[in-house]
Amino acid sequence: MTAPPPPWRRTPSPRRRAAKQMLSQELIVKTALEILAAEGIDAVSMRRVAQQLETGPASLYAYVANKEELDELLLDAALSEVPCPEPNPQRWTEQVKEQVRHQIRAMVAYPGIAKVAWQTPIPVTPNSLRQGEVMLQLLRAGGLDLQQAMFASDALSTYTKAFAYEASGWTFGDYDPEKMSERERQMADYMRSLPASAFPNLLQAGEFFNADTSQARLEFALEAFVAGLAAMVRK
Amino acid sequence: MTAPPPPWRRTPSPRRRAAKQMLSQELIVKTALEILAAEGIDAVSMRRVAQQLETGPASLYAYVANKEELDELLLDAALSEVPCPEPNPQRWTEQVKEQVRHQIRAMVAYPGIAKVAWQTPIPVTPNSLRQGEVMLQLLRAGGLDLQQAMFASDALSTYTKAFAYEASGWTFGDYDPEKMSERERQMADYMRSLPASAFPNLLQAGEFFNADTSQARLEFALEAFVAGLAAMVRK
DNA sequence: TTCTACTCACGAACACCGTTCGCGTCAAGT
DNA sequence: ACTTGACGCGAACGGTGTTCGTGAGTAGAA
Repeated sequence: MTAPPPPWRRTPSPRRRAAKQMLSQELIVKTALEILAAEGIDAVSMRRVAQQLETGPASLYAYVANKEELDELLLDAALSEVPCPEPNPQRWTEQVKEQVRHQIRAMVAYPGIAKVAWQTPIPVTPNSLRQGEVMLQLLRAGGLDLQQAMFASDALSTYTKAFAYEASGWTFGDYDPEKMSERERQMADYMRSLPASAFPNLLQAGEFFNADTSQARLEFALEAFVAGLAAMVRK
Repeated sequence: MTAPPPPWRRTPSPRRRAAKQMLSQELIVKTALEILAAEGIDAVSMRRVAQQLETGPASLYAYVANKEELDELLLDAALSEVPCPEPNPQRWTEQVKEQVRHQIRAMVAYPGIAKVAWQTPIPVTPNSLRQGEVMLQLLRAGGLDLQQAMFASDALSTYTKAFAYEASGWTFGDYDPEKMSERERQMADYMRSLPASAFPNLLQAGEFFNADTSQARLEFALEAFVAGLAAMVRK
C-alpha cells in the first residue's frame, strides 16, 4: 500500500474522484435537460452544464463533440416524448393536426429547444427522422402523393418549429413584462402619431394579438392549411 | 486661430478627428447593412461595425442603445424595399402570395436578417408595421373578417420569417458543403442500418428535399394555405 | 484672447461564451 | 513495485455585448 497522502496536502479533490469514469454522454444530456427545462435553452452552456456536474468545461468534450452535438441530443430527447399514431385514413386531417399539437407541446416543455431545430439544416437524429416519417405516413394515408406529402410535411414542420419557438418566448422569460409593456406603449404612441387612417386595420386588430390568443392562432393556421391540402386530394 | 499642434507630437489621432460629429445612427446603420449584405448577420457585431468605422465599440453606444436596437434598425431597412400594392379584390389570393414572395426576397437579400425578426416578439418598427397593415388590407379585400385576417396575417408572417431564415442558411455559408454532405451520408447510413421498412416514405422522399426545391416548397405551402383561406370566405 | 464647460470619442476592462492544449493524477497491467 | 496509458480538467485563446472613466476638442462666456 502506498503512503497515504500527507495530511497537510488537501485531498486530491473536494469531491470524490470516483473509480473510473464518472461522466458519460447520458449523464451530460440528463443534466443539460434539467437546466433546459428549468431555465430555457439560453441557460444551457458548456460551462453551466460542467458546473452542475462539479467539473470544468473541458471535461465534457470527451463525451460530446461540441455544443452543436449536445444541442441535437437535447432536441432528440425532447422529441422522444411525442407519440406515433397509427394512420387512420378516415380522420387523417384530424390526425395531422393532432400530431402538430403534440410536437409543439413537446418542444414548449423545453423552452427554446425549437431554436435548435432551427439552426440544424436537416435534423438527422433518430426521433427527428421518426417524426418526419410519421407525418409522411399520415399525409399519404390522406391521399397525397409522395411529393405533395413531402412538401406538406416540410411546411408543417417549418411552421411547427416557428410556432414552438415563438410560444417559448411568450411563456418564458425571454423578454420580461417590463420591456414588453413599454414596447406596446411605444407602438401605440407611434401609430397614433401618424394620420389616423394610416393603420386602420392594425389599430383595431391589436386586441387579437396577445399571448392568450396563441392557441387560437395555431388552430386557425392548421385549419386553413389542412383544408387546403384536403382540397388538393379531392380534386 | 489657435496654435497648430507641435510637429513632434504626432497628430491627435491617426485618422482625422472631424470637426464635430463623425458618427451618426444613419452612418452606423449604413455600415452595418453593408457588412450584413456581404457577410451575413453573424458577421455584424458591434466590434466589427466599429472597426469598419475605424473606431472602438464603445463609440457606437452613443447613437444606438444596444445591439438589439441596431438589429431592429437593420431589419427595418431591409423591409423598406418591399412594395405596398393597392388591394384588388378580384385577385386577392395572387396578391397575398406575391406579397409574401416580396417579403422573402427582401429578407434573403440580407442573409440572416430573418433571425432578427424572430428574436423580437412584436416588431414595432415603421416598415414592419406597414407590412402588417398591407397584409391585413389584402386579406380583408378578399373578404375575411378582421379576426380571420389578423390570424391569417400572423400565420403568413410566421411562415415568411421561417422560410426566409432557412433560405438564408441554404444559400449562405452558414453551413459549409463539407459538413452537409457528411451529414447526408450519415443520415443515409443510419436509415439503411434499420429494418428496411422503418422509413419507407422518408427513404423515397429524400430526393425532393434539397436547395433546388425550396422555391417549389414555398409555392406549395402558399397555395395550400391561401386555398384554405379562400374556402373560408366562400362558405 | 483666455478660460471654462460641455459634448463626443473611445481605450480598457468585465463577464460571459465555445473550444483547445497539455499537464497531473489515478488505476490497471505487467 | 513499476510502468503505462487513459481520463479529468485548469488555464488560456479569441470571440461576444456592454460599461466606466478619461481625455480631447469645440463653443461660448468673460
